[in-house]
Amino acid sequence: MSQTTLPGLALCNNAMLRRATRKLGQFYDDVLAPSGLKATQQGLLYQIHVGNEPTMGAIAAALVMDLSALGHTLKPLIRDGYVETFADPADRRIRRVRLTPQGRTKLEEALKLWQVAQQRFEEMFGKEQAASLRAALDEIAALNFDAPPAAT
Amino acid sequence: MSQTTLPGLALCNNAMLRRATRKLGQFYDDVLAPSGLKATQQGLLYQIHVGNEPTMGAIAAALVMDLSALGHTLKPLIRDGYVETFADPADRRIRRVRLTPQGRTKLEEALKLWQVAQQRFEEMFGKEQAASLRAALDEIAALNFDAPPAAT
DNA sequence: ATGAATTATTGGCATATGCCACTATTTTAA
DNA sequence: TTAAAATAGTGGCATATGCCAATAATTCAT
Repeated sequence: MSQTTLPGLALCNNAMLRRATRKLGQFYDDVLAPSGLKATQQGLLYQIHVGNEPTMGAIAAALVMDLSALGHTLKPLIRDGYVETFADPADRRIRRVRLTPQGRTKLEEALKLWQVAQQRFEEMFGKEQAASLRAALDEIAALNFDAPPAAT
Repeated sequence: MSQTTLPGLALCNNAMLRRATRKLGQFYDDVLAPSGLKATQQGLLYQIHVGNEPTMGAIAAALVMDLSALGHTLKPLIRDGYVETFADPADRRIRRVRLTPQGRTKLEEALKLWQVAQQRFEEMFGKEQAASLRAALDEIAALNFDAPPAAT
């Protein structure tokens, strides 16, 4: 029956999503702890890594994250020397982001731990189920709430 | 194909969960905005409402939330007069929480908006799919990562 | 009964995220 | 070309969350 003693809460898609995110986040964070990175930071480093010196805006869009929030989140990573930003010579409004050599090293280190967390979770939750969950979550991230409600 | 242009990220259960949470959170927040409450606050008020003057610990457990985090989150709600805490006379270590009259009024107001968000989302995502998603999320919230990996 | 564990919270510090106002650039329309 | 409009970020302020170190109150072992 899970720990949800009380009713209602279990009906709210948003509340359930947040709750599961807290739980899973703690787990991934715990496993990643030896690297000194939080799961969010590891994910961000990875996103920067796979991007080709992506712009702030591109990262924010990919992560469905507010641009200013991304800026804030990037700060500790810049402070710790894992990431650096630089103006795009062609359009100086744009700032591109890249990993420093230490950032690449740290990411490699963290990825090993990430695999442990990822595997452990999928072992418990089910690999198939995890895959369909991710598909559903991807759908949600792609929803366009601005479009007018489907005309009946 | 959703906005995930780059690979990898889509494989991390935790990252996908966070991303979807950001997206859905923004939507519910937007719809709830007229009430002056964030979706997290509405959910918290609701949880307090359905509980029987629940203790901080009970709420934190139900929401799979750190006790201190709950304390922090409760502050603006107390400050705004929606919630109040009081020591349990039987065990004074324990603090119980309840809604104030204004809190109850505000919750009613917010619930109407919540229904709009909830319905709109389920209309777009699918009512069935939302139900199975919530079930999956409930499973995750109930996982016990401390238990040793299943012995082969 | 008493001091040693245990339990329930709070406070301080740090990251995660969002909104809004403001700045810097670039693009567009006259 | 020059001012208005659009684009990309930054900074300030506020909530969301977590960890760890107190603090307060209760329970327990001797």
